[in-house]
Amino acid sequence: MENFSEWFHNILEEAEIIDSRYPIKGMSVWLPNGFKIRKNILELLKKLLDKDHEEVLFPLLVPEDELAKEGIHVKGFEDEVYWVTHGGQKELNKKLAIRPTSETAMYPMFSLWVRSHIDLPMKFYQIVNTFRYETKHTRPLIRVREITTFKEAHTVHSTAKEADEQVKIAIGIYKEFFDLLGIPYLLSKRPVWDKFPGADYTMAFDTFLPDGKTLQIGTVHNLGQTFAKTFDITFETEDNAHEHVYQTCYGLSDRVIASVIGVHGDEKGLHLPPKIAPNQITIIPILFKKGSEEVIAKCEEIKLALELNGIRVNIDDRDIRPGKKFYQWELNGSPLRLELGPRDLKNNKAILVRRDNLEKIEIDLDSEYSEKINELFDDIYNNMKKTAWDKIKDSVIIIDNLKEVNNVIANGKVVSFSWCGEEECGKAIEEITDVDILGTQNENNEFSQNLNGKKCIHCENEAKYTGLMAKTY
RNA sequence: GGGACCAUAGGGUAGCUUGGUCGAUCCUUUGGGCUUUGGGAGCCUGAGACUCCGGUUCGAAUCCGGGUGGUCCCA
Repeated sequence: MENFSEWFHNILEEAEIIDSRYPIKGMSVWLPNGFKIRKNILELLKKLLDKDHEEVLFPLLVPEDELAKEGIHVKGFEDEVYWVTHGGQKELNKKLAIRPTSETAMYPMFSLWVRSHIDLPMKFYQIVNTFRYETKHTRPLIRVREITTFKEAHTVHSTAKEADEQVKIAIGIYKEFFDLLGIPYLLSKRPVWDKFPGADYTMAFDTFLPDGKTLQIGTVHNLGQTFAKTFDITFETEDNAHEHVYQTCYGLSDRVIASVIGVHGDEKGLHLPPKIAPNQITIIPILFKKGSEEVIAKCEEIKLALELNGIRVNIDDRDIRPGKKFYQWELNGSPLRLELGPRDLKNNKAILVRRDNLEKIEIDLDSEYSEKINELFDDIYNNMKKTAWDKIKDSVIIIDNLKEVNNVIANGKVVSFSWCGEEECGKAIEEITDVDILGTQNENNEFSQNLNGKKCIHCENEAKYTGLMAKTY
């Protein structure tokens, strides 16, 4: 994978995920195969959220005055908003914004919905498309003008502590979600100058792509009472006082799908974790003129048996050479393939081939092969996950001199440094190195350094955090 | 925000400098037919393109201006 951009662009087309030739900049068409992957990913996500969130659906349009209410927030988005200005030939009295995100659509309604402490907490989410007029060059799934898959959750709480707690809960949900996809991540608290417009603080997940750049794949914001005050969301406490609520919001987008493709993909093409692969196992009958009916009948029988065990199966019985099918299904990321020809039929065997390492495994068709296949799925998933995590762990390089930054970045790695955490100092570091600070590690994990006695890499005051720097998308 | 480059079948390309030979090259893709099929088959026969608008010219894929779309670099 010499040139990731090129590889990524090709794979989207060859594996029929999206068609990026739609004639509007930054907008693409989801193709059936891509749509199935998207659907499977969303199902995993919904299962996690539905435990204690309610799914809702808000309108696409936001009245101008509501959008403009929260000054800091609107400033963060004002250059990116698409506007609806006409109804037919007639100019509208009040312009309507196409949501770049839905805080300003939702919160006026929250103000009506929240009456007393009994209503709280409220936890909603929706999965919608949003629009942002990106001026930088767009990239399919990564920087788009229509975010087709924007999962945004919004929660409302009666105390700051509970909102803070919700941030941790949301982080936990996202970790679980990324784990299901086998996607490794760096979890950082974003620097204050890079937080969500209007938030108290922002926690963000970044993954690591083969070209050495990090990709933000999820964010969790503690909104404090900023929006509550702007949109007058108050509740009556147990002792009849009226107070503003505390809020959080957290989101994921198409970028999750981009990261599944980018993180797991290889020279052979797409490589999908079994949980989300549209075809978990592809059966390829080896057909000769003689005896092809028997072979296909056996394949159908196996398909049925596997489907009864909840496995997604397809049979490729096209009249082309088997070798071509092997290449195509490897390109499409099908985790396992099953080959069955007349020779196997006679011995009552079949050959399984793993997409991750191309290992061939003979199975006895009289045995409980569904079990064996499910075990292989687990093994493939674990292998993919481990490979991806090993790579990101190897890519975070601890430095103790700012001069090393550009060297590390040029080698396609992520920089870990000790930092005082001060804004002035951080901005100076970004200025000197011309590299973005992702943020700080706020919990003990494999990416936090032991800071005992360490000094900030720039100002030499006491180091309070492990900071990360990377070339970003 | 500033700049550079690019646009030819579904995908990738040659042709453009020096306008006419282009009725546009090659690979891939693709319809039909026959022989085939255990890692990208072969033969026969078809299909498919000069980004859009305007200009220069006897004549534009080729030159000029603009739109749209794409790629990359810098802030």
